[in-house]
Amino acid sequence: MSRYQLKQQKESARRGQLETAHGAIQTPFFMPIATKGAVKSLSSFDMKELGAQILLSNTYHLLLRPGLEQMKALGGLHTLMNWDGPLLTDSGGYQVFSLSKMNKTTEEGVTFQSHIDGSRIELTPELSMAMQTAIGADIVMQFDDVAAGDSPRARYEEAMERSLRWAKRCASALPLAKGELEGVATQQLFGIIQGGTHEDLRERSARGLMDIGFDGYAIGGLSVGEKREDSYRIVKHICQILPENKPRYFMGGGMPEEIVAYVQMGVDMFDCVLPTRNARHGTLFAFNQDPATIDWSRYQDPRPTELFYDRVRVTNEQFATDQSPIDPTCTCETCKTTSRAYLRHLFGVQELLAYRLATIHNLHFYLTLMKHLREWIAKTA
RNA sequence: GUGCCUAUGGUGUAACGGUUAGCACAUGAGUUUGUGGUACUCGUAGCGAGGGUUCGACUCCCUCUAGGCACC
Repeated sequence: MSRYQLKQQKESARRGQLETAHGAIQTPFFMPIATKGAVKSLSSFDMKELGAQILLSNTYHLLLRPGLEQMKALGGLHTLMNWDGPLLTDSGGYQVFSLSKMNKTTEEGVTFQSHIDGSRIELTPELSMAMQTAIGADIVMQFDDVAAGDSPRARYEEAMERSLRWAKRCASALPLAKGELEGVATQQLFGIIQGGTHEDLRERSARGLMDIGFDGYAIGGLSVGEKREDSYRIVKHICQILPENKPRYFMGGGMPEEIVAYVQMGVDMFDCVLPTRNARHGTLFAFNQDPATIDWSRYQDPRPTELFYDRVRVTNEQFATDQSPIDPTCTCETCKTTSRAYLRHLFGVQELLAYRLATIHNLHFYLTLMKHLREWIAKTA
């Protein structure tokens, strides 16, 4: 029985619905990132207002603070952050790889030094499952081993094989972890496909995970410095292998045009720090045409000749006295209330409001993009 | 009024009788892809003015100007 229901299909693009314990999500969708239990500068109320269907949070960060026992005592992240919608948690595999310089990977797991207090913690597939269960995430990710973007093939192969073995351990650990807590029996577990830019490794990874059987399949280890052509080739290849009745999740990406391309390859789920991080750095996304009438099929190549949006670097001097909003056609709170000049000023004097307004706009842009993609698939299927 | 001290990018400072005068902040442009709000890259911008010593002066000397301190 699958919780994913495929509704419409337009060539490889899919329009569907994913059931979770906290409601159904329309696919394809984008997950704003609430790493430490909050989308930076925004509240759960804000996220509802923005129409976010689901948020992503993070095992690694929450394990450091507030910690496993504290999270159990708090009754999980939904309660803690007062978010009643679906939650997905990343397993910590990627964070150990990208944040912790001092770490040691063995077959058992990864020993790393906390970037908070320097203490040593061993993160294993079992601990990751226990933590994600304590968090109460609706979708939990397997603990994986991620190879750096410029690794030799042998390293990709090692990371892929180890991720496969860890996937198996996660699958058997999750029911045990669930057993300790009431009300989390509906958690779904996703496997993560590794293998760098090598199609044969990716295929072995995907088939190995499918043999174990997961509620969904994620593509990991991309957007880590490889060429966009390679990412597209790999995603296209993987999507042809994966079962139709399970959701596909591209982890960590990407730029708007990448998401448009991946959706047309058959990907259903995305998360990325770009809208929120760029917002904090003053880079705002703005459609340069009516998104309701865009023919998205024009954006399938790694290098489209033109884009459907502009990047407004609002801190630039040219906007010092610009009274227009970031995007005159945008309906978000920021564009309805804030001029480019004011936003630039707020960044200049480092008012916290700048982060909030910019983040609201960029998330609105990404969520609006996804909405139009869903409508486009449904309309033209 | 007299004596002393100090003048280096927008701001605060460093160095040296000899190659493109260093640094920080500010400013300008860019980079951010399973989140480091505080990171990184690159750029703009300076020896107060005039004269002298010297092969060569931001550096030594004189005058002026400005600021500071002390004294009458």
